[in-house]
Amino acid sequence: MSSSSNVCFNSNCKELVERPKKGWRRRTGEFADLCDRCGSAYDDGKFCETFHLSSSGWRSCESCGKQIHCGCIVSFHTFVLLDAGGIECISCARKSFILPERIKDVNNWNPIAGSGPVPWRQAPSLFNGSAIQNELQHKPPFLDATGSIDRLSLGERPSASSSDNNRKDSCEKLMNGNLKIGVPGTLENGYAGLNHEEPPKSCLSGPRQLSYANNDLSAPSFCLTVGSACKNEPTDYSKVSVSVPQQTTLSTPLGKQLGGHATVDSSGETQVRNSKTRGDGRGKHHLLPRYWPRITDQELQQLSGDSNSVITPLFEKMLSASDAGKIGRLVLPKKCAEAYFPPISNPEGLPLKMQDLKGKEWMFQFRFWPNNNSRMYVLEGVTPCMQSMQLQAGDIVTFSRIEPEGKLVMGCRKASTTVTADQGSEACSNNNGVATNGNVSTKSTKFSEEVPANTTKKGFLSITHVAAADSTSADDLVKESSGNNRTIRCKRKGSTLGSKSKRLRIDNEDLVELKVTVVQAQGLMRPPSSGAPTVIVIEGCEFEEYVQDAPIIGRPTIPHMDHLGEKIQWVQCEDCFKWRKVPDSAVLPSRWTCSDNSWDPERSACSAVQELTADHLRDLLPHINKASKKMKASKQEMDLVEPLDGLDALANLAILEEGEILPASSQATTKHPRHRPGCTCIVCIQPPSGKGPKHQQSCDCNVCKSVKRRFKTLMLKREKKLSEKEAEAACQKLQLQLAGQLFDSDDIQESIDDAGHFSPQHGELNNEGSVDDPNHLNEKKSSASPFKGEIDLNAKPERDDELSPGSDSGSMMRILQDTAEQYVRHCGNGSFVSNQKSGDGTGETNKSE
DNA sequence: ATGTTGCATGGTC
DNA sequence: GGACCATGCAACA
Repeated sequence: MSSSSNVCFNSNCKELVERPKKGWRRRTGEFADLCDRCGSAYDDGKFCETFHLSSSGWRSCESCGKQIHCGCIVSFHTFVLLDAGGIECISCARKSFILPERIKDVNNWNPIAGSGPVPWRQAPSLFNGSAIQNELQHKPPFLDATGSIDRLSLGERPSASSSDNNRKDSCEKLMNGNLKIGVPGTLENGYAGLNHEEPPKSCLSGPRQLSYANNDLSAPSFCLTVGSACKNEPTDYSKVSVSVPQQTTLSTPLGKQLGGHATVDSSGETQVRNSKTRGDGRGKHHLLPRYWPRITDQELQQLSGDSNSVITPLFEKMLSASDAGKIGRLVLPKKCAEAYFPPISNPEGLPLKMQDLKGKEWMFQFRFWPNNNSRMYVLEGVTPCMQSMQLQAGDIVTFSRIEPEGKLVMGCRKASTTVTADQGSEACSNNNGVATNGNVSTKSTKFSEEVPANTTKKGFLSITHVAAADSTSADDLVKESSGNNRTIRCKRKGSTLGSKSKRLRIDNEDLVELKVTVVQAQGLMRPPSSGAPTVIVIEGCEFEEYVQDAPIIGRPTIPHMDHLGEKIQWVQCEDCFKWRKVPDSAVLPSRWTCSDNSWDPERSACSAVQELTADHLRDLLPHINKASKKMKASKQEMDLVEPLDGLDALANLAILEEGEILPASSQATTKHPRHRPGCTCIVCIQPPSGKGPKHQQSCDCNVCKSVKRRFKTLMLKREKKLSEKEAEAACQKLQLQLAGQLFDSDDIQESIDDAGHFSPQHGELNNEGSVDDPNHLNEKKSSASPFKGEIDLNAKPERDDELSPGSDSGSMMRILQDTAEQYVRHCGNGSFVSNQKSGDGTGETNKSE
C-alpha cells in the first residue's frame, strides 16, 4: 500500500520497481517505495546526499559538522533542532541527550526548557491522521523512551535497528536521573492546569514512558512524562496528538507559542478539557516565551523530593516592581493564569492555599480585574510570601504543579548580581547550581543594577487550590524554551523593572561609552588613498563618511606638507611621545613607536631628537586634542550634545558661507588632522580666514547641499528632542522673543570673515554662553531680521510649516549667530573645546591669535 | 493619614 | 491596531 505504482518513489529515479524497498514515511503514512538503488541509498543514509545535493536546506550539525538535508522529508528524522539555533545530527543528539552531566550543563541543557538537542516528535498515534502527518514531515524526529516508538512517526526506516534501543536506553537513563516531569497537557483548550474535576487523562501513560515533544522547528523543546499516574496511554496520546493537526507537539501550551498553528481538536483530552471551557478564550493561550518555565532538574528534584511525584512546570514570571512591592499583588500573565489556574468567573476569584516546601502555608487570592475588555489576573496577598522568600523585583517565580498531589508549586529564582552580560549562563548555574539558560542570566545582568546583591537562593512554595480539593489531574507538563529568543526577551523585561516605560532604554552611560568608542575608532581611521571622507556630525561627534574606499584603521597621524612641498604625516611615538615624520603613503599600525620608523633611521629610536619644533607642534596638536577633549565632554555631560550638534552644523554653515571649495592645502588638513592634503571634505575645504568667494543662498554646490541636508536633519532631530522634553512651547516662546533681537546674518558673515577658518570642531560651542555674553547680546539686538542671511537653512519643504521664520528658524539663526560670535572669540584657539566644557559660557578666554 | 481596592492609563509587544 | 501588563491613582476603608 505504500505505493500504488511500481515506479521508484524517488522523483529523480522513477525506475520501475518490482520489489520496492521501504523508504521514508510519507505524509500519508505510507512508505515511499524505492528501487534497490534508491532504497539502499536511503538505508545508508545517503539518499539526500545522492539525490538532493544541489537542493537547498542543507545544514551542518553543530557538533560534528555533518551535513544534513534539513529541508527534506527524507532526512527529517536524522537531526534535531537545537534551542540555541542550529541543528544536531541524531547521533550527536543521542550522545548529548540524557547524559546527566550534559543535562546539568548550565549552558547547553535544561531538561525542562528543552534547550538540549533532543529531538522530539509527536506521539505514535499522532500519525493516525494524514493531516497531522502532513505536518509531521516538517518536524524533527520524535524521540520516545518507551522503545515502542512508532517508527513511522519518527520517519525511521523500517530497517533501523539500534536507534530505538538507544532511545530507550537514553530514556531509561533520563528517568533514573530523577527527571520526572509531567506531561504537557492541555494546552490546547487553554486550561492545562488545574482541572481538578477531570481525571488525569492528559498523562501519558505506560511504564516509564517518556515523550519528547517539540512543536516548533525554530525552538525545539521537549516534554518528559512519567506515566505513573496515567492510564490512558495510546489513547491519550491519540487525543493529545490529534488535537493539534498542524503541530507535532500538542502538548505544551508553549508549543503553540513556538509557532504552532495548532487548532484544537475536539477529541480526547482536549475535549475533556473543553468541558470546562471558559468563555474568555482559554482555548488560545500562546504563552509568551518569557513565561516559559525554566526549572532545572535540580529544582525538579527539590520539588519532588524523594517521592515519585511528577513535576509539571507551568510557567514563570519575573517579578516586576509592582509585583514585588508592598501592594502585595502579583500580576499573573493572563494566558498563564487562564491556562493553569482554576477558572474564575467572579472578579473576587478563588483562594489559593499556599505552602512552602517546609510545610508553611500561605493563602493567596487568585482573582482578576476587568481590564480593557479583558482581564487582568492577580495573586493577592503575596507580600508575606514574597518577604518570606526574600523576593524582589527581578527575581523569578516559577509555578509548577506536583502530581499526583495536585499542588501548585511556586518556586523562586533569585536574580543574580554576579552576572555580567558576557557571563550569561554561567551566572545561571550559580543561581541554582544547575544550568538554567542564558536568559536568566541576562536578566540577572540587568537586574544587577537595580537589585541588591543577593546570594543565590531558591525556594519553593506549593500552592493548593483550595476550592478544588480534588487537585488537578496529573496532566500536563510543558516544557519549552528557545534560548535566544528567551535571552532577548529577558533583556527587555529586565529593563522594565523599577520604572515604567523604560524598556529598551539605553543607559546614558552606555550611550556615552558607545560614543566614545566610536570616536576612538574614528581616531584610528585614516582616509583611504583613493578619496577623502566627508564629515558628519551626529550627536556631537564627528563621523567621517567614506563614500568610495573604506577607511584605513591605523594610528592617527597628522597629514602635513613638509618644507619641500611633499606630503608627509606626523605620527607620535607611543612610547616617547615624540613626533616623527613619515611618508604620506605610510599606513601605520595602531601602535607605533620610534622603532617602527623605518623611513628615518636617524629617528628610529626614542632617544633621537624630535624634528618638530615647539611652534610646529603648537600648530598641529590643538586639533588632535580636540578629539579627546570632545570625548571627555561627552562623558561629562550628555546634555551638551544637543546644543553641540546644532552648533556643529552651524559651524558647517559658517563654512558654507565662507567660500567655495578651495584647493587643498596643508593648511586645510591641519584643521582636520585626520585628513590629508587634497581632502575635499567639508572641513578641509574651508578657507583659512574668511577668504574665498561667498556662497549665495541659491547656491547648489555640493557643499551647500551637504550643509543644507545636514542642517535639515539636525533641525528634525532637534525638533523631536524639544518636543520630547515638552519644552517646545517654551522654546518657541523664547525664540519669538529673541527673534527681534537677531541681527542680520550679514553680521554673521562679517564675524566669520574676521574669524578666519572655521572648523567643525568649533561647533561644540555652547550657545548659552553666547547668550550670556553682554556684547553678544548687543550685537544681536542690532539685527532686524533673521532671514537676511545668504542661505535659508530652514528651507525644508517637509518642515516649512513647523519652521516658519517666526519660530524655530529664528532660533537656529540665533544659534548660528552665537556660534559665529563664539568662534570669533575663539578662532585659532586650540582650547576652544575646553572652554566649552567649562560651561562658563563666556568663551572669552584663551585668545591666542 | 495610611492602607487597600478597583480601575484606568499608557508603554510595549 | 489590538492585547497584554506594569503602574498610577482615585475612591474607599
